Amino acid sequence: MALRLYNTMTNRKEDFTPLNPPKVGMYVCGVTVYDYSHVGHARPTIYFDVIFRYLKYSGYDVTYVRNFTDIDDKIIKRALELGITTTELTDKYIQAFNEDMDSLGLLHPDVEPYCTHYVPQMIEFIGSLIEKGHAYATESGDVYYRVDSFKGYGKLSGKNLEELEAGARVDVSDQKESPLDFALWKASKPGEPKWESPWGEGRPGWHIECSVMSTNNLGESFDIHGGGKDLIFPHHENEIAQSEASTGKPYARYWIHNGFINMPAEDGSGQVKMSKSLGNFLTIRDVLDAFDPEALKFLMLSTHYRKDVLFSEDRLNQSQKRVTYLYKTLEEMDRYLAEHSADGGNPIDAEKIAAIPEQFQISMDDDFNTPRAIGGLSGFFKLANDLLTAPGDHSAADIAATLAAIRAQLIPLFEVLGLLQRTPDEYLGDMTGRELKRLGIGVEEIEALLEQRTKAREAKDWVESDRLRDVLAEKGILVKDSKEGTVWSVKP
RNA sequence: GGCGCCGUGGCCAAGUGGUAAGGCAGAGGUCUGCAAAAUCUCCAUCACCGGUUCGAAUCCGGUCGGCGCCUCCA
Repeated sequence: MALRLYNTMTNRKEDFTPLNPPKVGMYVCGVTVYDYSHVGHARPTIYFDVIFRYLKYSGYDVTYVRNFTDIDDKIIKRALELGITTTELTDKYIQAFNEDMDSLGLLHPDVEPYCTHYVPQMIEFIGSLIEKGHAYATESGDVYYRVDSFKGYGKLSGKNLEELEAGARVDVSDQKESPLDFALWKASKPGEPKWESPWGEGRPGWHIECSVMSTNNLGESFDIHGGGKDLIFPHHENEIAQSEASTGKPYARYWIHNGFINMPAEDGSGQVKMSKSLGNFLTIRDVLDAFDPEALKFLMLSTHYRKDVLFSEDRLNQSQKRVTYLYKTLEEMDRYLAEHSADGGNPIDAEKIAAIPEQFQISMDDDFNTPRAIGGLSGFFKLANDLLTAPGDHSAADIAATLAAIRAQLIPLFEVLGLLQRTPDEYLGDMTGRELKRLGIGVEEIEALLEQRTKAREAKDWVESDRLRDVLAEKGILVKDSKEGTVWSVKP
């Protein structure tokens, strides 16, 4: 069994063979920190978090690097509008980003470099490109990459130079040799952040940042480079051109690109990409105000990473319900295990349960197929519920042994997906707390109504009992009667 | 115009050669005072046309439809 992953460079699935096993170097393009991150940004962070975890689960010694782009045109513009320094702006949004990632329960990458901390290395890198004839400085103090000088240009995106040149926009005032040449260094205008360089005061271009931060942390050649599919061209294409021209060595071996988050189109037909420029975006914190982080993760992981994900409130609700189902089942399992000993019991379906990790690996080894993995794991919650509701002829010890075995198998695998790592109490408590806040109702009020209802039920006053249940239902509270008594929860 | 992706039941979504996982919604049953929750059962021939093959959702060609990139973008 071996991991196979889809490589954008070759447009097909390939066996994953790291450069220096068991070490794996992975670089993922991070965010430009000039505003709160939206759900679209959560896609790669959530997905590469799972990839990071799965590689480690598979025994690799992974170094995961994800940068912060903290110097760029948009940052400068925004800081100017707000009348603050770019550093004040980026500090704020880096902190916000980290808070969002923590809310989502994502692991921190091993290295999270800031562009502004690598400027000397970038200057050196650019210098080497100029020396080798791959770049040139202009009179205005800009430095451009000479695209014609790199014969592999276009190999990632499947474009060729002639076509690109034919379609390129003509910029008359440009000092570039070719319209395809891109900026490595931009001369700064008065008032803008700047660094000293051999070409005058300025700042680095976008593409050079990632080439430098990746190779500085992972070496000139490394294993995996990831990001959104919109970065394939020109960003990643340019990274390859810079890096391979400079080092003469292959850059990243495997290119992994995630699909977009789509929103339902306004006219009801089809979907459109969620993006800042279209204005159809929700920030991560918007979503987390209304839904549990695991609902968002579950939604994302329910679609393969290379496909676009349809994002809607309805789907979020569905995901939330599903996560709640998983935690509630876990709660029921734990309750049963607390009351029944597994001593002397034998797991029912022992072979199937023993094969859970293998099945999981088969799914994940196939280009990180999380939808299939989730589907496989979820089936065992059904099995657990089945035993809990319809024990049949099975002994309590056998059932307890089965539940214990399922639990022991499932939880570590869900950890790879970053799901189900809280206790049922924590999850259900968090859910309830947030929902009650949203519904504007307090626990005391609910309990008071329930107390009345319990009295009515004891008196077999079903009319009053049902009336009170309706009252609670209208407030969004679900009532559930059982032998052990009445419990309530927020309507999913 | 160039490059690329996609089109599976009411909705979401796996499956890439051997006769369609899973979830949501829906129908019916069990449980319940009635409900809820849970569970059981039922519910598709894979956009269309042609081809290859003993056999295709799965490979090839074409048609129609949707989307992305080619400019900042996860």
